[in-house]
Amino acid sequence: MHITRYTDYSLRVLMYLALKDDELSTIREIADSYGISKNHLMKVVQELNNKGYLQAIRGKNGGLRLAGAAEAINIGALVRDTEQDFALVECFGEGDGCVITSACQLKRVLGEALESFFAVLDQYTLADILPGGKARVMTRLLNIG
Amino acid sequence: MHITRYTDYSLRVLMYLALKDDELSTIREIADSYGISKNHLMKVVQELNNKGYLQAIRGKNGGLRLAGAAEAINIGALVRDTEQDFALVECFGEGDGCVITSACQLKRVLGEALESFFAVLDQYTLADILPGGKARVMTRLLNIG
DNA sequence: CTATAAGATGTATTTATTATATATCTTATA
DNA sequence: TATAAGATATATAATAAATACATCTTATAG
Repeated sequence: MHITRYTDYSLRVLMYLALKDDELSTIREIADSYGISKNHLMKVVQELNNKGYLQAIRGKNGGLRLAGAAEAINIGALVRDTEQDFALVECFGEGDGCVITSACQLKRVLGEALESFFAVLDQYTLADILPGGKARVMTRLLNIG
Repeated sequence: MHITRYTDYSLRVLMYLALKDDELSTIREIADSYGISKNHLMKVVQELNNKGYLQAIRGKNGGLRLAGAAEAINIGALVRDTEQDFALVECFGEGDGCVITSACQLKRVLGEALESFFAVLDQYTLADILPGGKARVMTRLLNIG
């Protein structure tokens, strides 16, 4: 049971930008800070841009910044938005071949559990995972000026 | 976000055996009923046997049956037991390379969400996902005697 | 007005994980 | 003692995810 790195990186980018406040950051800078693939991060950033989580400013002296306040970005919504596939077992998706699907209650039960998972995430915003006292520590860990 | 087929098949095997009551079923028969890989199912069955969920009887006229009552098999416990890896994001596992792990609260939040996921599954037993009225339908779908 | 630094996009490759297949061994019973 | 069942180990295939590469677009500094 995993969440893709795609979603993980989405969260990390937004955390980074939240710590930088209004200052612009480049993709290269963020990739270097975390030591992860710049190319992969580009696609993550583009999706976050398309979905309105951040602003991407092209051209020389361009860069990225959060589109709004960290308090306005809900973790549950973000994870639902970036993670693509919540088909926990075969019968959730298309092309289900399980012969008992029509009578089996497993899907309903797992669906309920998944809702409960998100209900917890829905209680937190980006600001909550960067709590006050810890923000300074994270800023240092990322070498953000 | 997925649960492996390994876990899915574990659940299906136990459902099958629950529907057959005390009668023995063979791996071949279960694999054929669901139209899935017999070889893969063998490993699933062996783990279920090792963990005490079912009894495997070797030799001619052997087969499988539930070790206890369907009411005694908790879905949450079963999923925890068969699904191997709950490292939702990188920082849950070993070899975590994320530089902000020590200050970041994401792991705690995702951990809480995962607990909530299982808290729901913990409320159900194998018997609950084969409810009375539906059991007959499932028996027909599986072509069980 | 042009060189450069930034993001945007599409495709290809690599890697990791999951699923399946094959082969051989063990056990029990007719 | 032949056969039908599960047990075990290894190998291969399929799928999904992550990363790399190449090229295009945009904006600003000089």
